[in-house]
Amino acid sequence: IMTLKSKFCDARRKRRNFTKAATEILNDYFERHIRNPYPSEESKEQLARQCNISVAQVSNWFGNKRIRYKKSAQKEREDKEVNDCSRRNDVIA
Amino acid sequence: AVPLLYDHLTALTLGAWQSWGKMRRPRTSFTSEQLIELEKQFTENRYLSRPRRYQLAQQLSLTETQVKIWFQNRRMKSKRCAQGAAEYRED
DNA sequence: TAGCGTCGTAAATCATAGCA
DNA sequence: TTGCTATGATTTACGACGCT
Repeated sequence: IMTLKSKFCDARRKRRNFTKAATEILNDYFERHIRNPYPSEESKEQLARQCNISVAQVSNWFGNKRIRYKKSAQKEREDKEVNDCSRRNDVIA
Repeated sequence: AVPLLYDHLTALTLGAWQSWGKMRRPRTSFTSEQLIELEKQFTENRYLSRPRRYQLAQQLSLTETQVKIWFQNRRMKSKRCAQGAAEYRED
């Protein structure tokens, strides 16, 4: 892992978290388009300007956000199921 | 509209992907030897002929589709890097 | 119709930032 | 300082659609 060559030309190495303001703008767009969180190229460009990041970074952010949102929603459903089961078991016991 | 977050997880799971015929191949990680050779071939020529694709797949123990897709992805990557560099110069 | 091209993305994984 | 989790970026694998 992390071979010699890639070690020097990998942006993962020097990443910074986005500012709170930028994250807020992105999250706000995501929440407002929660039924279809796929910004058009134009929307990406606008968000990029507002957040002072690149369009590619906006795309990365939405890609990560969609999958992580989905995973957290799935996990929440699972946890709820487990809770329901143990509650039923309590009643039975 | 609702393009519904594409769900492969429901279809996938366990090593059963080959039996159902149309399932997505699990994401595999190519070895550094495979990557080195692919990169070397890419610098020679960004596009593959059928014979070269077959030979490379054999040599690296990958499927021809994996090699084809790798070249497609690699071309996209090189394009992204180029336009990223161009953007940088405009500042 | 077959088949390879780009584009946009899912999902997994990587590398590290940042916090308790 | 250390160990974890959060987060941004990169890597495989496709679906959709283009062109020949």
